[in-house]
Amino acid sequence: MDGEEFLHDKISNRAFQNQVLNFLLTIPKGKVVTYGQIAEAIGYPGAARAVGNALHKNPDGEKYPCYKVVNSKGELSGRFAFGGIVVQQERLEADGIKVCDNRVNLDKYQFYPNL
DNA sequence: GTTGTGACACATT
DNA sequence: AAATGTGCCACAA
Repeated sequence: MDGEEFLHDKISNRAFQNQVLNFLLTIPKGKVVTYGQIAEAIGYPGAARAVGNALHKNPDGEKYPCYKVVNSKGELSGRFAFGGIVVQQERLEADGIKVCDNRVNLDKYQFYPNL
């Protein structure tokens, strides 16, 4: 094996973002997660901001279910780059998540990775 | 290398 | 209840 991949990684610390994106893929259908939860789940408690940054750098709505990421209030950030909250709502409902006023019922849809 | 910002969360006022 | 301050990590200038 060669360290070529490592060489490229030194430009940016992809580890954190990779973990964030990877975590999104582990979210079961019909579930959502909060920024703080992701941060804690990947081993960076309190790094909710960094999580948001990671997602912003990877606007792959088709690849990563960033629409499943909501804040502590269960509300959508509404600043992501895919077209609009309307699309967000469609995506969530497509997963079986009901959205009301850009908000989801965390009590029903929040995903507990350690549970 | 320092400063400021950001798709946030929590505690205090 | 709402607003403000502080902490967290990573990135851009």
